[in-house]
Amino acid sequence: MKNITPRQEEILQIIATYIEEKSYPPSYQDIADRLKIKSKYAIMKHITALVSKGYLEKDASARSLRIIHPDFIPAEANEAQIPLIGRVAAGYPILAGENVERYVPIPRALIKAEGRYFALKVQGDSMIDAGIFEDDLVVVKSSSSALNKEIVVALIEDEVTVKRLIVDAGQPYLKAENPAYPDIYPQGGWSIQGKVVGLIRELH
Amino acid sequence: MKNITPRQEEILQIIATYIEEKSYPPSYQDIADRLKIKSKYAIMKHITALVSKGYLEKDASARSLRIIHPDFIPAEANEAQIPLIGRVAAGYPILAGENVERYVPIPRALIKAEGRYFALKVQGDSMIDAGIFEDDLVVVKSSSSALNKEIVVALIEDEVTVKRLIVDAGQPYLKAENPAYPDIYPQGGWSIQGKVVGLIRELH
DNA sequence: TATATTGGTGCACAAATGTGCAATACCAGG
DNA sequence: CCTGGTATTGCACATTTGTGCACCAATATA
Repeated sequence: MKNITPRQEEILQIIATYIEEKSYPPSYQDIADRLKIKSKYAIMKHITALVSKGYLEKDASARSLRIIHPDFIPAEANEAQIPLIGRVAAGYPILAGENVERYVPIPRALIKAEGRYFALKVQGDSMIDAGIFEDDLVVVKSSSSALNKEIVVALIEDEVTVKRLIVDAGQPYLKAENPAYPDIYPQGGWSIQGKVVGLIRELH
Repeated sequence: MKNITPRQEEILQIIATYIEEKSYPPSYQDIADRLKIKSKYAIMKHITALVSKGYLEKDASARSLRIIHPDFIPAEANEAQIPLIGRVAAGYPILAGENVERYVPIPRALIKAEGRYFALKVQGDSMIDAGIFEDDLVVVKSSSSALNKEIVVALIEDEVTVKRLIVDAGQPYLKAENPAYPDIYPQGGWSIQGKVVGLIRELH
């Protein structure tokens, strides 16, 4: 998919925000108003460019814009789009664009509190006693700290892992919810990336 | 909320369908076309009625309809609305309107195949070894049969239960995924209501 | 029969909306 | 300095769209 100019990206964002607010798409005039410019025609040219670049679709009728590009699809009334983190590139923060595989829609019920969220596909069976299975999708609220016994996503030596955080008298450690796995007492650099707040499983 | 006439319900449905197809609301003319009538004004009167009855909202601009009533909210691009089954009234089929507590949005990823779906809040811990905990929301595909080892929702003497179906040589039975619970060999009237195809958990 | 409710037609009109053209401004690169 | 790409303006114009009115038709109800 071709590159777009900063102005065009701005317009895509305005369209998405407008739809989130009103639940129907803006007219060219509406977009011009939000950009504080006076020309519908300028908007039209940007829209035309976005359509031909495959970011947008439109019909002949009024307010018929439809966003195609996944990165700009508006969060709908009952759902939010959060980034699904794929392979984590060494050295990058977990939420860096480089790590985003795609965006996935999540029911708003799972993300009540303000904050940044991301999703992660669970690998391995180290948390089965907590009801977290391989290939489950966990919804994570971004945070650099957590409380005792909360289930967290941690980054240990550029490896992402889901475990239960234990903070008692001694050194904090990460506990698997599966007797077959040992507790992890992180040695070198490690960090908490967030708390697991939800889970979505797809049975086949 | 006040009652609406059959014609008004028809129009609400047309609006919802139109939005699902095009992802933007119809004009009065569009609605008139689908009803095969020629009058925009007739549509306008119905819309006005629906607004005053609280089923619909509209702004002053073109194509600014917004459905308020939960039963008619259009399934959005990435999600579907499925009924959450509350207490099950004796004698009613599980999907009867009487049993619907409310509608909940579910990511489309969980409901790929055609069919009727419903959601159920899990009670008890009889399925914890299958990673299904109390208060989890299970997404169920309506079906009156199921295969061996599938997790099903069954109705036994007007009681709803989630268990694993076992069909081997002998009589089919329902197996809990928790050693503390015995297998269930249904005696009297019982029926399979659907297969569990997904699960959503909210951690606090 | 009279009357209210609901639904539809045809026409008119103003405002919203998309489209098109010519001209200007800005900025980076040659 | 010139040139090309991007962005904006102002104006004009045809359609779409919502709104309003007078009137008709079918149906149920008093």
